[in-house]
Amino acid sequence: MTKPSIRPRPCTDPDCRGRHSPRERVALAVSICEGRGVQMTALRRRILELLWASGRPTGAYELIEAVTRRDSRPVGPPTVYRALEFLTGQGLVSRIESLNAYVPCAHPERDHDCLFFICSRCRSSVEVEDPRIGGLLAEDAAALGFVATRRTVEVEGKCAQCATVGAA
Amino acid sequence: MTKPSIRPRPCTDPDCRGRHSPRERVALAVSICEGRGVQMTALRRRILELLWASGRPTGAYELIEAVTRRDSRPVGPPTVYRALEFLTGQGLVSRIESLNAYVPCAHPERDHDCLFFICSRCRSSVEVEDPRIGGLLAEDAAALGFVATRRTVEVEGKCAQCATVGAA
DNA sequence: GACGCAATGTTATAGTATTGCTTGCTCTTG
DNA sequence: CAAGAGCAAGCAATACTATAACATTGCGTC
Repeated sequence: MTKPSIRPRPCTDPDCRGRHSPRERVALAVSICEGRGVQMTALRRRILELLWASGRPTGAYELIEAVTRRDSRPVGPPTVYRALEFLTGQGLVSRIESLNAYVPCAHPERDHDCLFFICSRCRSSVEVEDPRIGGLLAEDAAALGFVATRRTVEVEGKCAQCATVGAA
Repeated sequence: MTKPSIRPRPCTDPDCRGRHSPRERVALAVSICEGRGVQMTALRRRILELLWASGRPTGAYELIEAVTRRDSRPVGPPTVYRALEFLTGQGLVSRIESLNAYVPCAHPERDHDCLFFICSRCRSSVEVEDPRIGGLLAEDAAALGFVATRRTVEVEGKCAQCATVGAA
């Protein structure tokens, strides 16, 4: 098998990690919203911050608790779900279908077209860009006459670290 | 763009449709289970039949109702969920994560590695085999040192029929 | 018939998401 | 400024999806 000409690019790879702090990610999200003329409200921003702080896919009810604790006031499910809807709609957050959980999107400034590798042991997830996959899916869709609006590509297994640990 | 050397193969395409009735699909599943020395019980079989009869991704609670109605006795969620667990474990049924629903697997006799095109208008889903996608995912996984155990590839949009109908 | 085993039944509960309606804020416009 | 539009958020209730924990049944075997 030939080497891929386009290397998959983990959005949270070492090259990225040092340079983009959660703070910077949020700031980027804010400026993206400004540019689009949509509102990054305090609540939406808080939820994005919590997702960045979490470091792993986070469920809606976890977020509800976290917001409630952090703001010292109760927030209901619809409030958080609406914020998540906004954030995913803007491409700032992705939903992991196989976990019913949410992750902040590493590179919202690029048109995101991501796939996720999800570790069943440490619960981490890594976002990867591989345009070739989108290309193939587009090709298959075309063969069917299918008009695609959204893609979900998720791979479950063990991350490099957890795989070496052994069974578990 | 060059033509793909490996054509995606819709498992429910016209070539297939006429030749494999639901009845035959179920019979195939039964013989697969025999070959593997696992039990295709009445309940499991009933659920597989219902899935084939449904013609679209079907939720667990829909199945609970359907079994209850058809057998004129109440069945509880765990009963159905356990049967679904068995069927998915045997590769006879796939779960559509983005819908929380289940579909019968068109070609359980082949090692299935499917992707789904899901129409948001008519609620149908089409199962497609494209080994190239699995190949790319394996490649990306290898680049990360990730050991994959399961893949979810789902594309939402409009099927050819519904796309021509217009907006909606 | 006593045991082991797999499948199923039963009850309760956990976890995830939405509907419908109300309130409040901000901006516009007269 | 008052009135009203439009968007975001609060709130209560409920729908939908899934699992835990434990009891029972049926069947094969010794």
